[in-house]
Amino acid sequence: MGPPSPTIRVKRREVFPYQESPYFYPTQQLCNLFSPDQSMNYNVKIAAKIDRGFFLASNDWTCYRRNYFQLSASFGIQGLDSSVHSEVPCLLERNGDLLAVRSFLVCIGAQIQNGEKVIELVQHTPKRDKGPQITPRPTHIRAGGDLNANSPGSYVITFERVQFKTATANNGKRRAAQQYYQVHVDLFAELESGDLILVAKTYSAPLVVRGRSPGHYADNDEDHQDGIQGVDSRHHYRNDSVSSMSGAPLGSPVSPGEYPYYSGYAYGSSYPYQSLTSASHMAHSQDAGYYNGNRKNSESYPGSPLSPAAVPHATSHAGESVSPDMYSPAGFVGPESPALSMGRVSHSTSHYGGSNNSYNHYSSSYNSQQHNYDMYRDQDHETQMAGLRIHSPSSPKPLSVASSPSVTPRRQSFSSTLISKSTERSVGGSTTRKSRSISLSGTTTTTTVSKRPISNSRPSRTVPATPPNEMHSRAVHGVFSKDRIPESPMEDQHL
DNA sequence: GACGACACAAATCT
DNA sequence: CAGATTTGTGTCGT
Repeated sequence: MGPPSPTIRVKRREVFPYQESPYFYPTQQLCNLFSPDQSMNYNVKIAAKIDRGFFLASNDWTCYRRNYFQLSASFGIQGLDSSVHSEVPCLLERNGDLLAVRSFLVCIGAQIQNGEKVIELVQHTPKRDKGPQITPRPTHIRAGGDLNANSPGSYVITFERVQFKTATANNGKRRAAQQYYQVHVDLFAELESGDLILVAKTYSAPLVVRGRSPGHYADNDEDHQDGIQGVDSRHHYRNDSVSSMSGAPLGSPVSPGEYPYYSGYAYGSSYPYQSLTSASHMAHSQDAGYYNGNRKNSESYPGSPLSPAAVPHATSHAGESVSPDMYSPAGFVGPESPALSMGRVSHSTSHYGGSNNSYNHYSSSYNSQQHNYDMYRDQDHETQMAGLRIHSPSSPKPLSVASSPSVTPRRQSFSSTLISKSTERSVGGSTTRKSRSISLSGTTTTTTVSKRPISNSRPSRTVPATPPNEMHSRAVHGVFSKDRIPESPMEDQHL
């Protein structure tokens, strides 16, 4: 309990961003889209990426219910140069009829892995408890976004400060089967009538959501170490799975053709995209080849300058390349979700156009009983927009391009409990300093994205990623420090 | 055990 | 570099 010795606090180590975040399965297109002249049948792809909040524990993508995570999404239409047609004119086939699509929207939701049970997601403002709580809602988006590109012509929507309303059951306990959730990103087409039709969706990897403080899982994590070669819990905690564990991890076969659609890719790339996305000054790197080019497997992400690999797929052995953890959990929610239309929307008063949107209400459930979108109706626009960021050329934001190249993790705490349990809640003031001392270096590879109050286009700070080579070498040499309290703090310090 | 609240403090941002 | 914000998470009381 003593005051943390000054020396204990290890200097933050940079995080090794080679970690990925929960991957996403290939987009499931649920209805046909055609070019206005019906000469082409469009293939839609949703790109999604979860930032911050998750780490790998026992091979499961895990997060804490109370912590924030954010999800960015964009979509593209194959064969269309979205840089030119971001406002894709197209027709949607519904019950045999071809209806004009007025616009597209994306929304995120969650559900239990093997069931339809919807898991509520909530978003907060920076005020947290003090502020309002909202539910992710469908938001307008234009085609052409590229999560990994920092191109100004990218349309990416980011749902920030998202939390699961509830935790998964049986977390970490052996007694019962671990329950999993899956986040899904849905793409809707809004018809002239105002109806929202679910056009496509993509599911994330199965996720474990812990309901209690990290300290409660400490022990478990310690021994649940899986043995993914080369990866130990520590790393998990840090949220940087050395995905280089080529090959599929533990017996989770990847169904052929069902490669996870992971969004992040290799080193650092997962970092700045968000901020940069809107960098208006950035060169126009169109995502051209993105949806067109290499995509043999139908779902690969654009190659990264850093990651050789655009090798996402199964065979990726690339020794040094980071390959996603592509185990395919048994029974993940697969493609046959009811392709339906999400009910009708009422009205059509919303105004799109801007990067902002104020959606009115729509009710319906497109997945059993998805959220009741009516709830949005009463939320004022501001509230609705809180926690949501939309990147688009129309709302360029200044960008403070990176500064120091050190990606430092936000405090690492998953272990503080171990040593600071003694704390007594300060009574009168802050007398008792919780000795949260030992904060080892990294932990959650927090994708540092801007954190101020959300505004549609707020400049984000760019966090440059750690040079890949460095990270890599570390990984290779296993120089990771433990995330948890090291037996000897020094162990972590030097270095 | 899971959750909502409240509180403190570390990490970040300005 | 300091003050202001954000956000992770320890604790309590349910």
